[in-house]
Amino acid sequence: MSDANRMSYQDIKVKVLQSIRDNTWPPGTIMPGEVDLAEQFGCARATVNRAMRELAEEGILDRKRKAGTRVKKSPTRQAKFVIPVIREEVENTGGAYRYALVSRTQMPAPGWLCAKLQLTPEDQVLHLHCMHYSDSKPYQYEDRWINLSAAPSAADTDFKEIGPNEWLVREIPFTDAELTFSASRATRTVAEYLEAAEGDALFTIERTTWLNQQTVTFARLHFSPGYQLTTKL
Amino acid sequence: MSDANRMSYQDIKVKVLQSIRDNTWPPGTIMPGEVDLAEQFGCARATVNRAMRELAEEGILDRKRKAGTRVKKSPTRQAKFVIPVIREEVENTGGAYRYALVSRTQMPAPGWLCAKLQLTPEDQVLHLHCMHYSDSKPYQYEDRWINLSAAPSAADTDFKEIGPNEWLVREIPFTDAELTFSASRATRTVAEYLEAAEGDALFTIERTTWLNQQTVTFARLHFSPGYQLTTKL
DNA sequence: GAGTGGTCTAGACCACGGT
DNA sequence: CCGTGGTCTAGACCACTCC
Repeated sequence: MSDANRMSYQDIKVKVLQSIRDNTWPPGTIMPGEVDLAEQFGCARATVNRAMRELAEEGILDRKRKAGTRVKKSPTRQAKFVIPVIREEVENTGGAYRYALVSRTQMPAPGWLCAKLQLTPEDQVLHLHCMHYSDSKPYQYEDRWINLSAAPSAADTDFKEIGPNEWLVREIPFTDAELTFSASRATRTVAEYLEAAEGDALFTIERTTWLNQQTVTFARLHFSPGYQLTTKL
Repeated sequence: MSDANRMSYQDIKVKVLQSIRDNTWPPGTIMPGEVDLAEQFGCARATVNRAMRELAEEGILDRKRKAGTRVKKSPTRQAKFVIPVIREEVENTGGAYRYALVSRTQMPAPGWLCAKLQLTPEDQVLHLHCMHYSDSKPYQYEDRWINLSAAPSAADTDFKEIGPNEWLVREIPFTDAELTFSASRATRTVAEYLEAAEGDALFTIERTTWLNQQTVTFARLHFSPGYQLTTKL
């Protein structure tokens, strides 16, 4: 019990959050410096530093050298989503995962894709349509383009047994990615594959990945009606 | 230039990521312990620790005491979203933000809400419908319920000038929140407010927030057609 | 210029959890 | 048990940025 009062960086985070909530440090306040806090809390500055640094990463605080640390006016808390790796997502919900290749076409990159992915019309691309099922119920319709200049070995892969996403994460590393979430209406074709009605609202993810400035792949993922993505903060 | 070779924790992160990409440490590999790495990199263990800890947080590595650190099989990279605070979101895109209250009703909590938010039928709630505009174009339709037991002062607020979200973040702190993203079809009413067509696909966010186990508010936010949420990893 | 956070170090003790 | 990561310390130097 001797040093039961010693503060861990987690204790400090809790204390700081409490002080913000009970208006000891209202939004906009400049907090004491790290050395002062370390003394108040009776711990080393490094410990305070870690607590404050994490709170800043979580969007609660703003820190600037010389200016000091202040409580954010709008506590811009941020959500973290685990990017769904579809097989795992399905299996984690207790479903049996099944994958099917719908079509596979190699072609020169069409104009809109060149513009979007910074390709030239000479670049060859692979265009794939795939279906993902959970317990034989349609789960996701995938419309994917792979840049064969960035992933040449894709040309020799038939994608009949393995989904392009799974293949890509295993074979082609990436350095950057961009995700866009939106809602779109099911076209006739997509609706048929998803066993949905034409015009249904589909949760849609567009994903683009790069390997050092070079675009590797672009995909549109349409989920069956009712799909939702949840996160806690 | 003397110690230009000294490694920072960020350098170490880059080096580790490189070693993973060039298959020096393929997925599943158990990496050397922190002390070994510290020696290899010529720095203190704390420095290695921070690098590895952050890579674990980012979903690249799995760390377990005694078991050691290993490269994740499926690099579960995660996306971070800034939770849209609507006024800022609109103003950041250069639009002029306008808010309007559509309706405001105080009532006992209906059954479905009691179930969802763990309320009793005796609990009074405030039900609000609001519109948010960007340059007088409809941006978001908000359907919000506020638990008056958790936020009693909401009963004395008319919400004619300030949106409930903005009011809540300023007046009622929260400890936990849950967000759900989905796609839904516009009902006739919502479509009229959003100047959209009935049945249009709307990007929808449901948000619930708690203050220490007690539910504060639940909101359904329907965005105008075409809305999208983007993030980079 | 000076104050603040950012980072590094060398050493220490602790707690979890595989063997 | 005992090795590994998790955390803390006391002190130091650095880099940014406000004044």
